[in-house]
This record gives sequence, C-alpha cells and structure tokens, in this order.
Amino acid sequence: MAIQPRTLKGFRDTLPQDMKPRRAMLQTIEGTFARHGFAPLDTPALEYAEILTGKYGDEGDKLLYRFADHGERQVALRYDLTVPLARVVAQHRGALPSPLRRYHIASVWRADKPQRGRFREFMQCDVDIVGATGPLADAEVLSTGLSVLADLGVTGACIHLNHRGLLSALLSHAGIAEPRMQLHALRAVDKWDKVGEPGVRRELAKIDDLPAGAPDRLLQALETVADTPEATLDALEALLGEVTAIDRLREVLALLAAAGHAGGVTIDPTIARGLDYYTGVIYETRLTDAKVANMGAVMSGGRYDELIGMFGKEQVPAVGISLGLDRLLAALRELGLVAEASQGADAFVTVFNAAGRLDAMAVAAELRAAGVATEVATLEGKLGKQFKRADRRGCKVALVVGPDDRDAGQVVVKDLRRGAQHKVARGELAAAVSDILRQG
RNA sequence: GUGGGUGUAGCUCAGUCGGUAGAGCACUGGUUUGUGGUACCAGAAGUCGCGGGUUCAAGCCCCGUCACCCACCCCA
Repeated sequence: MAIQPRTLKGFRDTLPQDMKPRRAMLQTIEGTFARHGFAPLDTPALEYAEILTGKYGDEGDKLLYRFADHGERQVALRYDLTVPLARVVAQHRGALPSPLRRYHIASVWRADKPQRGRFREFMQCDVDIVGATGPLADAEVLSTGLSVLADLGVTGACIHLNHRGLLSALLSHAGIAEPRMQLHALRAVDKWDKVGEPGVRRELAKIDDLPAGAPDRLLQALETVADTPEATLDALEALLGEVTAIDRLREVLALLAAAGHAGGVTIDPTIARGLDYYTGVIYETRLTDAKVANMGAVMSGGRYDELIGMFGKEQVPAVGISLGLDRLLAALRELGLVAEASQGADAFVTVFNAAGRLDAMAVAAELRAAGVATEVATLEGKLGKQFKRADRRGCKVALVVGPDDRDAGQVVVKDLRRGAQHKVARGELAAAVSDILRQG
C-alpha cells in the first residue's frame, strides 16, 4: 500500500525555485537588522504551554498549537517571537545587556484557518528593544522596519501608527467605560479599513447597552484625519484635550522624520491590535496596492511594557516590530515583483564519455576553487542531452573536455546565452569562464 | 466555528444536449552518433477527489463525504 505524499493543511514545501528569492530577502533583512545595531537571538520552537497561554487573548489561545509530549508535559509551538523573548529576558536578565537590542528570524505556528496570505507555519522577522521606555526606542524600532522595507524594494507600504492610550482616550470621550463594551467597540473600530464608517456604525449598533450618542462621538473622532500625521494629532488633541499618548506619537513622528522616514507613516486611530500585551504605541503596515491591500498587515508591533513582568518580579519595558516574511513574499509575488530566479549552477561541466569523467571532475574543481557555482553532469549520455539539461536549468556556461581537447590540454568553453564557444588552455579556464559570467 | 467556490495527466485547464478521456506546458525518445534554446515526428502518463444514488448509459444530474481555495473572525 503506497503512502500518499501530502502536507498538513496550512503547511507548505518551499521548492528550490522559490527558495532563492526567499533566501535573498532573508539576507537583506538580516543585514538591515544588523546595520541598525541589533544582535541575533534564537529560542526553541517548543515551549511549556504555560509560557505562552494567556498572553495573546482568548483568540490567540485558541490558535496555539499545544499538545502533551512523551513525558506528558503540556507544550506548545511558539505563536510569535515576542513572548519567547519576554521569557528569555526574565530568565537570563543578568546575562543580557540592557537595553537589549535583539533580532530574531524564525518560524512561528498558528492553528489558524489558512487563506490567502495566511499560513499555519510562517516566518517572522522581529526586532525589539528591551529596557527602554522612551520615544527613541519606539522610533528606532519603526525606523528599522521602514529601512527593511526600503532595502527590500517595497515601495507601496504605509505604517499605520496608533497608541493604546489614544484609543482609551477615544473610548472615554465617547463615554464607553465598561471593559466588555470597550472590547467590542475596539473590535468594531478595527474593521474601519474593511467596512468603512457605515460598517463600523452597524457593528457598534450591535453592542448592548451602549450609551446613547457614543457611536456618533466615537465615529466623529475616528474621522479626524487631516492631510499630515501631525495635523491629525492636532485635530485629535483639539477634540480630546491633552493626552500623553498624543504627545508620544508626536515625538515619534519627529524622530522618524529626522531619520529620513517622514513619508511611509500615518496616524490611524482605527488600528486596535488584537494581541493583549500591547500597552503603548501600536502599528500595522499595509501594502497600498489594491490587489493585495486586503491581505492584512505585513509588519506590525508595538510597545509592551507589562509582558516581561508576567514572568517575574521585575517590570521591564519593551517595544518591537515583526515582519511577516511569507505574507510579504506572497504579496510581492502577486504583484509580480519577485524575479523568477534561475536555479542552480552557473557553469555546467559535461561528461564526454566514461573516460572523461576524471577530466570533468578536475575541471569542476578548478572552477569551484575560483568561486564559480559549478555542476557536473551526473546523467551521462549524448552531449546534446547534456547541453539541453544545462540550458533548461539556466546554466550560463558549458564546458566540454573531449579526447582531442585533453590531448591538446584544452577545454571547450561555451557561452550558452550567446551560443559562442572557443577553446582555452587549462590554465586559463577559470579566467575565461569568469569573463563570460561577468558579461551578465 | 460560519458562508461561498473548486476538485479531470506531473502542472494549467477544456470536456457541448448524459453516449465510458482531450489540449498546452513539462517529461522520455528520435530527426545518422562532439553541441542546447527554435522546429518537426513519436511515446509515456488519468481509480475524472472518495462513497452512494438516478439511468440502458454519469467526468457531466442528485445526496453524502473529504481536500483545497476565497470570504467572515482574528492576525504576519
């Protein structure tokens, strides 16, 4: 009985042709993180379930992959990289610098129902600053995120910036005080970008016992959007009075502008964020192209000053941002912005006949020593077949060492893209091949 | 968890009024054996997701089921 080859729902194989652009993205991201002064950290995929539960809210808890291991321990796959970081900080406080700037690039798992741009296993790229409460840390993290997008060549992206304190002020302004009502109201508000003002109004109408006039006051405030982020904040302040959250947002905007990131950020009071642990600034990044605008956020995060304290006696402030690599890649692919990379080697060494195997291996070794990505024909047979194979997989140069060539101490170097070929002495082989490759 | 859509060759899909299977790409071989891309010829490849029902006859109609996709919810 044959075993049917298949993958779990929401889990995917990444084939070589897809790995190349993915690796390139990862390399860029890691470089940008390092350039912004973040150091790498890694943690286990599996945690004690109690570490993770209760940190993300009810919705999050439902999406945790959890099970009992062989020793009957309750364990869970990490749901994000933030809670594991909080655990690490609480556990290794003495061994870590403060403030801690770490980046973490790793897979996370969520038992979500898969859909477009949503997977059960996906890679997150996080930077966080632990141990600093001020606006500089917020701005550093956001600045790094914006730099990453720029370095990846993502143009149509916008960070929607908000603050939990601003949301609270909005809710009290609207007269919504009871926690359950606040939760529902926030949930309604969060849908703004999808259903618009009428939709949010409809959602608000569903909440029991909402004070009369609350929806109007809330919606009026939410529509306070001016031409510039700064003007939006001014308008909100005029409506709500003095709110420390507004001052904080103003500072962050100024700091980002000083870093050259003035564009790319907007104030959006409808950003709510479902994750429970956020306490200060919060943000989501959306792609502006309509084709992928509904794919959801590609880079989000915020300040979480009370999460680490849940693991110990010490309250440690932190702020971070998380880029969803797989979703971003999927979106860029849909927009046709991912180059279909040729896969594999640049040079292909043919094997003339059984006696020529030794020559092929020797030639390949020379090229590899010179840094040329080289493949030896592992399926022998007619030369024509081998050339065809070399061409199919996008090799740029083919090498032939026939009996005559060997006697003459030469190698045939063929430029597959132009069709030209010539014989070179063995000693000049690497130079000749590099020459062709350099012609692009 | 709720709603919608789709399941036919490795991939993308066509398949009319029900009459038991097709294309393109990919793959293999060939067009006289030291040369690929283009062209031409040939070949291999399908329990039509699975189970049941209606019918002389089902890829097509009906019921069930599973899987995948999309949307809601939530999120990266």
